[in-house]
Parts: sequence; C-alpha cells; structure tokens
Amino acid sequence: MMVGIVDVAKKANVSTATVSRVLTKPETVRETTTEKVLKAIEALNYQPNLIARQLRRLETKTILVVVPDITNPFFSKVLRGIEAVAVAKGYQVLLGDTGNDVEREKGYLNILQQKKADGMVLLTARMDAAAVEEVARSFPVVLACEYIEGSRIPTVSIDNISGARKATEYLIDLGHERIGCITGPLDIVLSRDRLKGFYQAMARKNLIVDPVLVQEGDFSFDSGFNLMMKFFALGQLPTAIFAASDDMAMGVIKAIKSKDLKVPEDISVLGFDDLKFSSIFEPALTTIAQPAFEIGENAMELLMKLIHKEEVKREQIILADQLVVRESVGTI
Amino acid sequence: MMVGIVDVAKKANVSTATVSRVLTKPETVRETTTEKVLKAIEALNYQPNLIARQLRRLETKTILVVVPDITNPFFSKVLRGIEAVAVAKGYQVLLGDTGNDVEREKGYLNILQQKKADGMVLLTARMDAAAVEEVARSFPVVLACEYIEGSRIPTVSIDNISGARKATEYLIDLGHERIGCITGPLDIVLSRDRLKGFYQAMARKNLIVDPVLVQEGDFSFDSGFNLMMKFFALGQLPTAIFAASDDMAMGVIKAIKSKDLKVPEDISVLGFDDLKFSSIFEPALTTIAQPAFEIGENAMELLMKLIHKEEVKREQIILADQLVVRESVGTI
DNA sequence: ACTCGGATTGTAATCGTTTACATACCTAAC
DNA sequence: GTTAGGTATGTAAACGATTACAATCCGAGT
Repeated sequence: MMVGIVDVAKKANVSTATVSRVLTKPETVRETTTEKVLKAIEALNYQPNLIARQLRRLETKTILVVVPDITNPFFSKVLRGIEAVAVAKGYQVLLGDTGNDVEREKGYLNILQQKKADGMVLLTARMDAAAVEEVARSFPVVLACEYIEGSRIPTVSIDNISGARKATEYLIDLGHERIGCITGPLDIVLSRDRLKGFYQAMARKNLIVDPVLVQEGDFSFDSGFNLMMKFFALGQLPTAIFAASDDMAMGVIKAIKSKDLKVPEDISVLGFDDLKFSSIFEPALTTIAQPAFEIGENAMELLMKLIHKEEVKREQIILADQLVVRESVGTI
Repeated sequence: MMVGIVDVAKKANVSTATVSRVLTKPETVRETTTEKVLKAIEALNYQPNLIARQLRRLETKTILVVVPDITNPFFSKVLRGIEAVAVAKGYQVLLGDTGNDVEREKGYLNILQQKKADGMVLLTARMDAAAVEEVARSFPVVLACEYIEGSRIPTVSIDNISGARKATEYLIDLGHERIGCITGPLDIVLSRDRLKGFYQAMARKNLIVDPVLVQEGDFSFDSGFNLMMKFFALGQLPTAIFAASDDMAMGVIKAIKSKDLKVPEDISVLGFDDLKFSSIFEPALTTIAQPAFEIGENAMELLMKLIHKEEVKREQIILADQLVVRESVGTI
C-alpha cells in the first residue's frame, strides 16, 4: 500500500541514499542513475513522507499564525499577506484562531515548543507578556499589529498613536471641539495607543475632553451602536466622534441615523482600519487606512529572517498609515 | 539544549518506555512512578516532539483546508466552523489559500499524499474532477459548499438550485415578471446551480427570460456594479434582479443609486449568502442565507468520520438555506 | 516458603527519511 | 599498467518518539 523510499530504491536497483539524493541534491548523482530513479518514482507514484523528512531535518517548513478572529476582514487580510510570502518561500501556515480567548491563545504557544512549527506570528497579544517573552527566547516569534510594551520581540505595525492623533487633529482642524472617542478594549495596547493619540491631539490644541464622551467598546459594530445610543440617552452629544475601528464607526452612524440625524451634517464620524466595506457604506467612511496585506508580508519576511538566523537590523517595523477622506466627516 | 524523552527517563531513573506511557496511557503505570516522571518532566520543562510521535503513529492530527479566498467573509466563516470542531477533536488546521488559482489548488493535493495532513476539506473545486477523485480514493476528503457532479465524494452544502428557485419565486410572487439574473462564474457548479434554479422558477410560472438580462459575474462587488451599468447602457432594465452573491447585489444597488433610482421602489434586488454586512447595508438586503458556520462544522465532522473509518450513512449533507426578507425587494 | 499470574517496567525494533562516512568507480596523467 | 584524485554510490547511524515482547516485581493462595 504505502510506498516508501526503499521500494523505489529496490525498483531502481540503487540504495535509498541515492534515491534521497536524486530528490534533494540532484547535482551529485549521475545523469543515467537519476533517470532510473525518476522512472521508478514515476512508476510507483512515490511521494516522500514529509513527516519523516522533518524529523530528520528538525524543521517543519510550517509556521503558526495566531489570529483573534479569522472572520474579521482586517485580520484575514493580514493573514493573506503572511500566506503569500510563506508559500513563496516554501512554507505552509498553520492557523490558530483564538476566538478572542486568552486561554486558547496561550495554548498555541505549545505548538511551537512541540516542534510542530518553525516559527510563529501573533496577531494578538492579550496573554501575559512574560509567557510570550519566554517562548520568544527559544523560538522565532514576531508580532504583527500588536506589540508588547518594553519588549524586544520583533514587531511590525503602524504607529497607532500618531495615526489616532492625525485623525483627531483632522477633526479639530475642521472646527470640531467637542469630540467623543469610542475606544477598543483597553486591555489591548493598540487600543490604549489610539486613545493616547486622541488625548495628545486634544491637548496640543488646548481642548478639554469631556470624560463622558470617551467610552470603551470592543471593536464591534454593536458596541459602536450601543455606545452612541448611550450618548443619546445621556443627552451628551459631541459634534464629532473618533471610533477606533470602522466596524464601530458604522455602528455609531447607524445609531445616529436611527435618531433621524445625519452624518456628517449633524455629527461627524471618523473610523480606523479602512475595510473594503467602508467605502461602500453610506456615507462612505473617512478613516485611517492600515496596510493590512503589507503588515502580513513584512511580518512573514521578518520571521523568515529569524528562522534563518539572519541579522535583523530593525526589530520594530512601522508601516505608514494614511488618512483617507471620504464623506463621514464634515466641518462644524 | 533540546530536552528529549531520554533526558526525562534518565532524570527519573526509568526507561523511555515508561515516560512515554505516563504521557499516553497513564493507567498502566504505578502511581509513584508516574509522580517521579511527572516531576522530571516538570523540572526539565519537557515537551514531547510531535513530529516524532506523528512519524511513529503515522498520523498528523492535522487537516488541510483549501479556500479560494480567505479574505471573503463567507469562506472565513465556514473556516471558523471547521476550526471549531477541529480543535475540539484535537486537530489542527493547515490553511491553503489558493487566491482563486487552479494551479495552486492542485498543488495542495500533494500535502495529503506527502502525509502532512490526515485529511482535507475543499471549499473550492475548480480543478479537474478526476484529480480530486483520484486523491479522494486514497485519502479522506470532503467538499464543502461546492460539489463535483456525479462524484461520490462526501459533500456538505445547501441546495443551491432550490435556494435560487425560492428566491426567484419570491420575486415573481411579488409581481415581477421581467427579472434579471447576475450569476457567479459559470465554471463553478454552484453558480450553474443557482442559475438553473432561476430558470426553473421562471419556467414554472411561465415567464420568459430575456437572455440579455442574464449576465455572468464573478461574485465580486465590482462585477455586480459593472453588469448593472451595462444594463443601463443597453437601456434594458428589469424590474427585479437576482444576484448570486450579496457582494454583487450590493454592487448592483450602488449602480442603481448612481442613476438616481431607488431600491426597491424602482428596481428590486435580491442577493445570496447573507453576509454580516448585508443587514447593515442600506437598503438592508433581502437575501438567501447560507449557514456558513454550520457547513464548516458538518464538513469537519464528516471528515472526522472518514479519518476514523466510521460508517458514513449519507454522503451528501444538505443544510437548510433560508430566505431572509429585508428591504431591498418590493412589490411591482 | 514457594508458586503462579497479573501488574509494572525495560529492551530494542520501528516509523521513513537524511547524511556522515566508507567504499567503489572512473578518468587522466605518468 | 599504475595510481592519484575526484565522482558516484552504498552502508548504517541518526532524528525522537511508540510499542511488541521479554523480563521483573509483588502479593495472594497453598
């Protein structure tokens, strides 16, 4: 049933070593023998067993990608960037979806220690930093999108602080003063950074922020909707809102529309991410665009270098974000 | 550096066999020895090498899922269903994104033959049926969403024909007679099925379909937009359009709006898939909902049975689709 | 005290490759 | 015709676990 290298060797009247060489270093074996062997391989429809090869070589040609939610188009785009360079370099990707669950996130660390992958890229870092650091000491690990404060683990992301600052300044420059902010979950560095950028911009322009107007969401459409409804309920309306994700921005806008107000005429809304859908949505979202695919590509290339123990000059790669102006923000 | 089972054995003063047993069949080893071994494992921070185990056991506890485009929210939801039951059963998933490329799709078949995965679920079947059949003869394979005509490969999907028929009949019952259809790529069975359902409904109600009004798209927003613009250019307007995907339906609607017409007042549009975004879109899409997550779950469970050589009663699992009525369709 | 038999543990073969090392081959130069 | 020296092949030891089989232990029954 199962045809192995010995079968091929037997059929071609050579040793297993020769067969193996034909497959991996053809230049070291004579033309005529190569042909014999190739013929035998063909005849038996032999396929080398990768597991055996991996055991011998102590490498899996596989990398693990840990994603908080594959269903989120932003992450799937990053993933695609990773996958693209992975296959180009002959690697496969093992998918780890955590469903935003810290425990499962931790669980995936084992895969690395159990040698089932040569390296790992994390698109989430909710678990305790120490555990990640520990693993990263022994295995190639890179963070994408997220980062860990004060850590030297290689990272690729945008500068969330400056992105958020730029977004907020844009609102201010258009005359807005009473600006609300709907943040992501604050246990995530990236959410805190965006909030920090928001505060920085407000401070620079000497505006005070009304504490009631900064609320913590969870990046989801629903949380955006609910938080905006809360503003209505409280009777505390801003003239503009900076939402830390496009999903939330859309929720906010839906809520505003539900009160028969208009965006941007009555209230402006600015998002973050630039999902494909954000330009289809009405009003089309003004937002900060993240180069998701490129983040993935860069992360994988960085990981590749780590795996091959090449020198990495910059450990933190910051990609450019961009304010894309569409229709959801207006002047005061 | 690398701590193996022999190190543990040495430290605990037992044989490697015993260590292995502690890990895999604890009931066969005495309590006190188990403790000794566990302590040694702890002390050395030993993690079994999965590759070695897999080689010995000839199984990888990994399954391969081949997706045409992970970025598409529909597929990523199916994938999530697969992943959910996979991890529940102790399996990991290897991701194969083909980028809609037939060659890459074919390439992934090798992974199975090279024993890097115990089974495979295909969310796409564009390549020639013979190749898939061939692989499926020797390895566990299940198709999800797609199917191959006249094949006995286990499949889970909805009934695309009846779904499309139901959708079209709904339009007809509302008084529409001049109905257009924007199909998916017709080299895909599923697209042909949806078109077939459309024709069936029209025939049953004795309506003639204007050939100009059925056009082939590629499931994308842009193709929907462009094809609708083509209708405008031709001056051939239907009163309703059945689009074979929500993405295309949204494109169609955008095109209609761009001509200052209204949906559904001037033209009705009905979609297919029920993406998360379809209910946020304005007008909210009336569409055929596919149980994406459940398709994934069922596919994985089916695959599990194949892998364990259990008897599978039904080889084709048909899940229920559902017409969800929202705002994009009106009476004539 | 001595056996017997089940419960534990140990020894060594095995999974299917790769590869260090040894050996055989072959050509060219003398 | 020898031989040096590279080239091509073969032999067998890894890789790190699992497991069939053999060996040992230990308590109960006599």
